[in-house]
Amino acid sequence: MNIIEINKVLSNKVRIDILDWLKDMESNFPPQINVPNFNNGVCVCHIQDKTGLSQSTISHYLTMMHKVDIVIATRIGKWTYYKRNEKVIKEYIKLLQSTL
Amino acid sequence: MNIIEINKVLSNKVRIDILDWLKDMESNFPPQINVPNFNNGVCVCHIQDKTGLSQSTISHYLTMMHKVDIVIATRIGKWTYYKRNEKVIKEYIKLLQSTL
DNA sequence: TTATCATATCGATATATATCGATATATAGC
DNA sequence: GCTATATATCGATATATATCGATATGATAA
Repeated sequence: MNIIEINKVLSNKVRIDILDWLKDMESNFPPQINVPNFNNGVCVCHIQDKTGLSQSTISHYLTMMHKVDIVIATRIGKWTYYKRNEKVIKEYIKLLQSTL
Repeated sequence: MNIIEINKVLSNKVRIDILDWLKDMESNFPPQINVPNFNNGVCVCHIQDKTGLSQSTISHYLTMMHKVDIVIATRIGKWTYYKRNEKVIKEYIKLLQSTL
């Protein structure tokens, strides 16, 4: 848990937006899969579509976000699904509160 | 109040440290002035001494911090004193909480 | 096993940030 | 008006970040 590194990742509008969209995947993204109770998040391509940035850029963003642990990545078949890591996000806010 | 810009400013250890030191100026800095109830903060040179970075760098850091309003600057004579802007810092944390 | 698709990584380039020393500005004291 | 002092700004250079297209990797399907 490194505040500086997380702040760097959160110094970009698109990355903040992605985190926000992932709060409500059903309304922000097309349905992922015909599996009930699928709970692994959203695939890279859907996130890419929504931002309009290149595939490599979005993949890079999501890798950054994963490195500081604010998202959880799950590979299923050829897809990688990303969802919020609520635990770490909460911890980050708490740490920020006590640090600032 | 721009989260992205504040996050950029807070993506640096020294700037986070400065904000932390300013929580307790009496113990972190030499006495400022022989005026009782002096409440305008700490001058640039004392902050510079503590960091060991160049005067221009620290002045630049404090200017950045002032631009996003997390510190208050007061010019008295040839000195500029900086202190925390508690109101904005609180607002920032609140906004972050509701955004993330 | 080959072709296809989703994602990750690479390499390049443009832009931003970090940091310094030098210079400018503003104030105070002589 | 000069001089000294504190701070801000400027200009330069090094490093980091943003972003893309191209390529590599890994999985599925034909």
